[in-house]
Amino acid sequence: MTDAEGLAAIFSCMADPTRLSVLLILLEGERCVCDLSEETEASVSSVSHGLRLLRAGGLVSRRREGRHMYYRLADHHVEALLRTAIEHLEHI
Amino acid sequence: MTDAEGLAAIFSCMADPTRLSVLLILLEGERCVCDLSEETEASVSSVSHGLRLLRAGGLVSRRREGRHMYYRLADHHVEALLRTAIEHLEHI
DNA sequence: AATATATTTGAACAGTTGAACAAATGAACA
DNA sequence: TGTTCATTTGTTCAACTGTTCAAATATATT
Repeated sequence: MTDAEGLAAIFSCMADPTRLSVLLILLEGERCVCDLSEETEASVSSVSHGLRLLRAGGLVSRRREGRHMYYRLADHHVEALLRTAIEHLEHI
Repeated sequence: MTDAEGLAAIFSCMADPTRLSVLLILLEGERCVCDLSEETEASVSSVSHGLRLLRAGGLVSRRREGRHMYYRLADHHVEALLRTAIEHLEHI
């Protein structure tokens, strides 16, 4: 996999409004799937499918707490990238 | 268009290896289509189609010089975003 | 004007992705 | 154990995307 392929794969994860909404919400802190479903107004199934992709891309991680699965941004690199993206993209 | 939709649309432009390669090359300076085609090893047509999307997304601009069309990153926000993305995504 | 080069455009096709639904799994609790 | 709730997984189908080829456009050169 070339650099461009790797980077493009990550951008693909962020190229969907539902998945990106999830990431933006996670900037505020961790959330369980049903919270994310409510806040994004997307079905639980759709959110879960999206989270799977995000997890495969290394963008989020999760922990179980009872019946709930709490997701959060994988690390500060993801957070920093999102914040930078927001800041700059507002001006594009 | 919501924030997430707008940001996702921009990420979509960067979510393709060919288009992202073009953007990464343009970090070094402006290029004509045939240069980009050679450097990315993609067909001229494919590169041109990609550039059209990038231009529609406000990520690149261009100028004509004779028969050649020179493309460059639209502004420093695009450049800064790409550099930040590279830096952080390398660690994801 | 005729030709060559650079780029753009449109159509078609193959491969990929997203949405919706149903079924399966994992955990809590009566 | 059986039930319920939260989440995940698999499947199907429609919609989207990237690539290629052929044709069109734009500019330069002779």
